[in-house]
Amino acid sequence: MGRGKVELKRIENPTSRQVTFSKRRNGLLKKAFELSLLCDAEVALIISSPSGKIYQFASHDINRTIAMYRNQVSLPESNNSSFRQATTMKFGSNNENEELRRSIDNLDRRLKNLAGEELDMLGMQELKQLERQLKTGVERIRSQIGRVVSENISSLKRENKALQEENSHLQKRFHELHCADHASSRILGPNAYMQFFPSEF
Amino acid sequence: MGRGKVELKRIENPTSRQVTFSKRRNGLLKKAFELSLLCDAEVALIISSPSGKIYQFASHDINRTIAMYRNQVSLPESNNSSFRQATTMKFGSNNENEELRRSIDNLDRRLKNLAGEELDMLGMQELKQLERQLKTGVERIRSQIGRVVSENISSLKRENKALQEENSHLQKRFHELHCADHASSRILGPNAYMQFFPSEF
DNA sequence: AGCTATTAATAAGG
DNA sequence: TCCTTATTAATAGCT
Repeated sequence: MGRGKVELKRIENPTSRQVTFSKRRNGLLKKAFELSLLCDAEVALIISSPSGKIYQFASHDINRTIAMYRNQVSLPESNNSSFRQATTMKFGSNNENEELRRSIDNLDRRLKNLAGEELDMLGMQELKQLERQLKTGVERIRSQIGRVVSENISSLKRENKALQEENSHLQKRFHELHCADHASSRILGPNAYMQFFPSEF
Repeated sequence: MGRGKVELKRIENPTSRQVTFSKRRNGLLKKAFELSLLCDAEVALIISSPSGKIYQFASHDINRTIAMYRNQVSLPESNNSSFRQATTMKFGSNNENEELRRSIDNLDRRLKNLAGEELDMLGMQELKQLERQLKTGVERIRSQIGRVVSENISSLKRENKALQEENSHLQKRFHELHCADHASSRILGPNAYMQFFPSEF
């Protein structure tokens, strides 16, 4: 979908590969979102750039989707060593841990609710409340996006202005040099300043 | 990209939702493949249809990609309590406590981000991602509200129907009584049945 | 990062 | 599900 069709093979030029990655990554994330929204599907997408940056989209809780996938292909949860080791709980801190776990479960449920998950238990009141919260969140994030964008714009403008100033300064100096040259041209010969700017001018 | 543009909301007609799912699923899988091939990226994509069928694409080993993702977001496997209960503790509660607290901090930050708070640290990428997630959540909650509302409506309709049936039954019985009354009106006198239905009729 | 000419995806309808 | 076609959406190549 561009000027000329593209061969389906690795793009060799690193710059255009990076550009294409950036464009198509956004396209893919967008389409994943649209599929989940339009068709009520559960989608999880993880993209890792060759340079190691990770981008993802998940319509629901990504761990749940992964668990569902693993369950279906009947692969047991990989025993990641970074995960909690088999251990025995004996004394004390039982209470504190229990409390922490309850907190986690609560937070987890709220996150899932905000993702539109596990809504069956909720009444109309809670659903409307959730909707309000989400709409507020969307609005805040949109305005943050707006702020970031306009910040970028004004920083570009500042940069631009600085460059223009530098530019006119350089032109002035160049002009001075040019005049000095003319003044000394009987001695040095015409265009002697070319030795300072051998190719650009 | 079809005859007429499509609104970005859940397709209500189940047939066209299924058709669209099938088409767009293929498109998404194709594009995921192309991204990985053209740009040398690592991509993992899991799609689950509302009916539970699972479709998947992974440019590399999917478990590796998932592990990479988990490593980057540094959330231990899952916050699901049922998973946690299977594990026990070894090195005293400090390790576990710390891990739980870290999980809580992560969840808390995510909740705040979804509420549009503490966004200053986030880049455009993360902001767009948050926006997508929130839009998905809003849509899901809206459709849940729709479901609840239409459930209420149909339960009201059921009730209505039952009442109508009871009503016609009562009318029939009333009519019988009325006839019986007429038959015995010479004894009881006209309208004597009014003692049974003092005000409604 | 913008801009368009082009190609690719897909909605609607058999 | 597959085919066709009219349209829209994505994006390749430039700047």
